Amino acid sequence: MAKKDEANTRIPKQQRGIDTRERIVTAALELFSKNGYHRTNAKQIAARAGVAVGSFYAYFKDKRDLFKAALEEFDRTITGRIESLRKDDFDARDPKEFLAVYIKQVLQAHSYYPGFHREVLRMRQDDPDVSKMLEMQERDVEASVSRLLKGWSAHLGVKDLGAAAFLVRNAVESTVHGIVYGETMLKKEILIKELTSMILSYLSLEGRAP
Amino acid sequence: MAKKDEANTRIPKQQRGIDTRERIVTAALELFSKNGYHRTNAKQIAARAGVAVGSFYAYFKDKRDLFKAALEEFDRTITGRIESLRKDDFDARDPKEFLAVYIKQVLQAHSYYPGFHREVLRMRQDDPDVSKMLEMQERDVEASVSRLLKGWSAHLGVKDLGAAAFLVRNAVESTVHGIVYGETMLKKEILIKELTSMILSYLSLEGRAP
Amino acid sequence: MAKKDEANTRIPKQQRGIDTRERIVTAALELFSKNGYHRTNAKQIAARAGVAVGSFYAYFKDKRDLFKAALEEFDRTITGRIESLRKDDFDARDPKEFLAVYIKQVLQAHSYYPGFHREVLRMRQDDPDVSKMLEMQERDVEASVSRLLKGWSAHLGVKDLGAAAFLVRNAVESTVHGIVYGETMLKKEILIKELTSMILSYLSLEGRAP
Amino acid sequence: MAKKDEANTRIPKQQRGIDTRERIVTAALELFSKNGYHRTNAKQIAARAGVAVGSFYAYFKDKRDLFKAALEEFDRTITGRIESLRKDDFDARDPKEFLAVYIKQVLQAHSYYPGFHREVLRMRQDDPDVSKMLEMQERDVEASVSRLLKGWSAHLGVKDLGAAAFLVRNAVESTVHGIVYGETMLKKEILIKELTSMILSYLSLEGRAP
DNA sequence: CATGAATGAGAGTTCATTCAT
DNA sequence: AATGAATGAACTCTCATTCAT
Repeated sequence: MAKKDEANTRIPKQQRGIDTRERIVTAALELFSKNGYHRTNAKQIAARAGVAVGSFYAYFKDKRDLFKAALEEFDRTITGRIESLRKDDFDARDPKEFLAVYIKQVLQAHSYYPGFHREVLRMRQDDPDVSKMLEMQERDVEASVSRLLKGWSAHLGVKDLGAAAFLVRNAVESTVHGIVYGETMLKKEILIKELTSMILSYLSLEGRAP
Repeated sequence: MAKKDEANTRIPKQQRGIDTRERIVTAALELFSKNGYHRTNAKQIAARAGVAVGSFYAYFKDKRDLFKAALEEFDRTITGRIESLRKDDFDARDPKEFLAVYIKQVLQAHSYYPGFHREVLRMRQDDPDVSKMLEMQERDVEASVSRLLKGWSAHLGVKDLGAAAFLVRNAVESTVHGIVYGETMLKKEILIKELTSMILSYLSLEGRAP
Repeated sequence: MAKKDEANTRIPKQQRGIDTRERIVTAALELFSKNGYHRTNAKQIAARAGVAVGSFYAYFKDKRDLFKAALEEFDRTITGRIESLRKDDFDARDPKEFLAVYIKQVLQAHSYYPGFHREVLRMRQDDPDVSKMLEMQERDVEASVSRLLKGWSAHLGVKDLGAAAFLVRNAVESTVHGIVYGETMLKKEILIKELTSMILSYLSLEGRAP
Repeated sequence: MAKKDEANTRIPKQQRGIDTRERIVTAALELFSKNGYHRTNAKQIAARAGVAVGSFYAYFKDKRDLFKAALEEFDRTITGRIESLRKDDFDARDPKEFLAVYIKQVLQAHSYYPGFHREVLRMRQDDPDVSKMLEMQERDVEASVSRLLKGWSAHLGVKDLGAAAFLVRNAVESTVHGIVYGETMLKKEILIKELTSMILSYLSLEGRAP
């Protein structure tokens, strides 16, 4: 579904090849997240993966291709970790609990190769594929959020569910980003509490001062 | 006079020099915002500014230095445009109007060399100076917002003004970012309306479903 | 294995790499000795070695590093050629013969890539490593001379063996330098004869007019 | 006698112009001796001389031309300081005293802008004019030495006066060089004493072990 | 005439990618 | 399949020299 392989890149079929490919992807994730895409070169990646530069180019068309593969791997892992978010039975949970879990998941997602997510955002403008992948994810999350909101719609004050979903996802993501990358000196706990408060009051799911 | 053998960058004394410097900064703003920092090279900048590469390095220590100069110019312009935000009489406005104006200002700020702001965010990690400048701006805006919130505090439901200010600025900025850089297909007007709604309900300044 | 992300300069593992490295060093010796360090650029070196510029930088950190490698190669060759100077059985030779051989060796040393030695002297001030290497060589030669002098000390008039060794080495070296680089129009044979005479009379090993 | 002025360089006639020229030459002497020819650029020289770069090129054809002018100035000063060496009445002095004075003069010569002499030696190969000037000086000194030796010739053991003069000058110069530029850790006084001893015994002017 | 802004060729260096072994 | 040597275009930055004001 997601494996577009270029004509000249090797599609590993034996276990050894699969391992090698994986090692390269892991090395890339490590280095890209630590030093950034531009500051990481093929030699370093190959060295860390324990292979020759040539091998690197046997498995990936070019550096960008590797980046996308790393992104895919990244997504797969993250998705695995936050799978529950999309579980149907999730709908049963009440909004407050949902938010708590959701924020925790996003925080956790950012703790797996922190820095890589940043690089992905950087790449968004340079590569249409990355842009597309990111957008898909975002729409995906928003769809989940949207679905949940719909379940609570009786109580909701919002008019446009799509916009609400975007806003919620965006607020959570950007706040977590700010926390993780140290863009503010405010306490993480306080920020999360207020963030929750903001979203809940927006969804009119929690009474404020009458 | 005898201690520093040479000043490293030219401090223009003639009108010609001042013009040249300006032309280089403008060229940089254009190219950085259009193609990004890494995809813009010294030759291109010089060519667009109509000068020789040497001149570029006469006025700026290196490419990074030019970027910072461009950022300063960018800030100066933006600040000029949204001056009113910090005007004292602003405090008198009611929250709804404030938000409307504030969002409009941020939108406008992003319309001046759109793309440059993105580059600045990218640079945040690579350059401590850029990081510092950004942080100062952010704290500045948050301080303004915080001041306003304090004026309305009687009605406010929030506990931590600082966190609230961060959340408000962050929500506005990231939403505008999403709009400007086409990260969502939702209508701008709707997003802004919902964003306003989210922030107002958070501040408990507007009743939602009774 | 995971600490140093990359070795900066290539350590050739295949014969091809060893050859290439050697070709680059040889090209450097030729060009540095012919045109001098500053008048030789990376492109020229690569061209003469028959490789691409990139290869040059794969094997050597920078131009200076190559210079040092060339110096090492130079020393190795020279040392090989004048090995006998340090042979123990050398001690047996009588002073006159020793001097004759020594001077011949220095002359010969200067005939291998004449001009390179000059460049080395130039580099002495710019690079501590070069300075160190040169000093070591000089002290080495002086030690040899000193050892010999000690063997003849019964007949010697000098008081400070170390100073004597320095003077002898220095006189020989600078005279040969003058000859090789055409700084005088005097006949080589006459100069050497007089040089020998000066040193021998200094060491009181040959009677002069009573 | 020594002033070859190129067509396009200014020949100052007014006092102001002469001063400016001198200031530039002095600045060059300072910087060349401190940082070397290649590490000194036109901007630095102009700055230190307190003039504009343009003025520098009004007085000197190019950087090399300035170097030669600096060398001339250097020689003029040195010559003035050691004038006595060439005085006729000097001939009367006895050899030992002569040597003492001579060595002192060379030492002193090296103390005036130490480092510049080194640069001159470096330039010898790159510029025929510098080469010529150096050679002239050397022949000049040798002629003086030669003249003195002739006066003592009755006692002398040397056969070729020219070669002897070269050897003496060369030994003195290279030893002083070694001392001044810290190429040996031996004590200056001891080196000079032994140097004197070597030269005197060579000239058979001082009895050694009988 | 002095000034200092402008020039641009050329230097050193890097690195994504290819290719011989 | 794997290796790592080789490639060379492209990049950043310097500086001797010229020229408009």
